[in-house]
Amino acid sequence: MGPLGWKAMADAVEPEGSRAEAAGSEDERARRARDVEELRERGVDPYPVTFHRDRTLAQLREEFGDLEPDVETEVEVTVAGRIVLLRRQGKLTFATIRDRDDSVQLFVSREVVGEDGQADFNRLDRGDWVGATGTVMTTRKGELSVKVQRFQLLAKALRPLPDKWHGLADVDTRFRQRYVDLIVNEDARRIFAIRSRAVTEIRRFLGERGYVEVEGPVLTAEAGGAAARPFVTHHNALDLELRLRIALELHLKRLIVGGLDKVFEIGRVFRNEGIDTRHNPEFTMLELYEAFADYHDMMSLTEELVAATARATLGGTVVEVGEGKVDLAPPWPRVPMLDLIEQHAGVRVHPSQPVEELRAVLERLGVPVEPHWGPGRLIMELYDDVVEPKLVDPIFVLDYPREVSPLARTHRDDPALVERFEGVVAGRELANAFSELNDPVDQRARFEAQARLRAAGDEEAEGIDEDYLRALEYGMPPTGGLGIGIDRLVMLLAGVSSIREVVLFPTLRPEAD
RNA sequence: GGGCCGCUAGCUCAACUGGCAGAGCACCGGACUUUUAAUCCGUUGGUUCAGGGUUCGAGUCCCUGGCGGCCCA
Repeated sequence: MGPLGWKAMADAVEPEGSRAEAAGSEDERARRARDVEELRERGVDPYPVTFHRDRTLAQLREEFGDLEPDVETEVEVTVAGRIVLLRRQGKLTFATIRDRDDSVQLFVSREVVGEDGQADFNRLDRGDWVGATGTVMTTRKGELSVKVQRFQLLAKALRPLPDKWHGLADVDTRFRQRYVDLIVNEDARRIFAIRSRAVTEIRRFLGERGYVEVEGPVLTAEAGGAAARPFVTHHNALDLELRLRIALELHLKRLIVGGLDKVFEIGRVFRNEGIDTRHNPEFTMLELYEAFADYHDMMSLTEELVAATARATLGGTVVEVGEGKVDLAPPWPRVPMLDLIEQHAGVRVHPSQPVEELRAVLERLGVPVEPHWGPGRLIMELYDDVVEPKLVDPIFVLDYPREVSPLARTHRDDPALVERFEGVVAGRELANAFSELNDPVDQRARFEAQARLRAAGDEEAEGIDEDYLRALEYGMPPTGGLGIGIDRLVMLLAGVSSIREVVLFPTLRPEAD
């Protein structure tokens, strides 16, 4: 620590009575701003350029967490953090400082820092960043502390922190001012630590198994790979309408054509749709493609990957879902969708049935239907409505109607179905995977069917991606593909029900003035 | 898009059927050398989301709008 900080603070002369006199009716922010000016007048930089701690608070705790109560060591340490609690108590002052991972108490004794030093420390505010050098000790109650010898203000906070006990509860403010949420709400920090560890584990897990990470384009002429409306933007120099991607799929499969064998991308996708507890307009997908694999291989990979992220983030595979618990440990049961519909709705259906018959079934069960839906879509809706919400424990739902899966390979045993599964946990889709469609002629026919839906007004239908078809015509090996919504996965691991809890800066309407 | 709910001090929340806008914490002043949401004493602090209406009188009732939450589509 340079000589300026503490020494300048301690040596400077207290401007007489200014704090009390100017207090009057000014608000706290004005008072703190005035304190900043006074510090400057005394030659103290309220925003010094740097400060070098010699360990983090977690490292300090790791090293000295086992100290008995009421122990004074001679070990000198230099730490830094934000003051989150401040207890001024006569000739002693206790401050709890926190960095990213831990918090530790500063023990400031007038006997050590002198009268001026303590007075200076006491003029720090809750919320200020502070650096301190001192010896490691524990209090009589056993609290790990640094007995401060010198300290330095590292950054003055002009705005006061929310209530030290109740924290910040207003949901709107928590999302708009995520920085404050992270300062005061332990749970917010916990969730984003889980998210970070989950993504790190996914990269480690896939890297270890020989998948290479790649990046596809976000700006494309045509957004495909999912049933969703894209955001449209404009490139000025090219005078070209571009769309933000809605999925990673079609470019990753081009890379399989290119011979990259096993690829994955963790990337942001954008869907121009409503916002609710499960949807944010931008969210993060993992997509992965593997040559010479099929959807059975993808199932094994999915259950192992999900279990691995749970172990890495939570230490085990059991997660809390509402009131109950769910174990993500493999193997997950693998059950055809049509069997599940029979179990839960009591009807045996098949996409080869006449559409009127299926429509009657849905209407009898009270499932809303649209007139232009074909048999496959009707079955899909029936499943979504009646079955999926009931699937609490992890399960693979197999074999979807061809009609609703334009990029999946036709089922090897049933031409009305495709080789597709969804991994479902807690009534929600977590993973979606296929044996990929690599027959360029079949793929063109599927695109054309989608184009007819789009012409009929379905804005979420796929467009025809001619370049993708050209790629398939060069030959794509048999391929398994998998998509996992990272946000949904983190929601599951963290035990939260709103996607906004796992997105640091969720999309919001602009703040009213 | 529809229904319900919320918006009051920096933060968390009260305020009956319409009758002087309050508490805790924070802040400010004072006491205090082992506190842990420190404690104790004394203060300060308000465009009740915005605009309009009803009324002697509106945080409260009515209308419009804003932002958000939950449920439904």
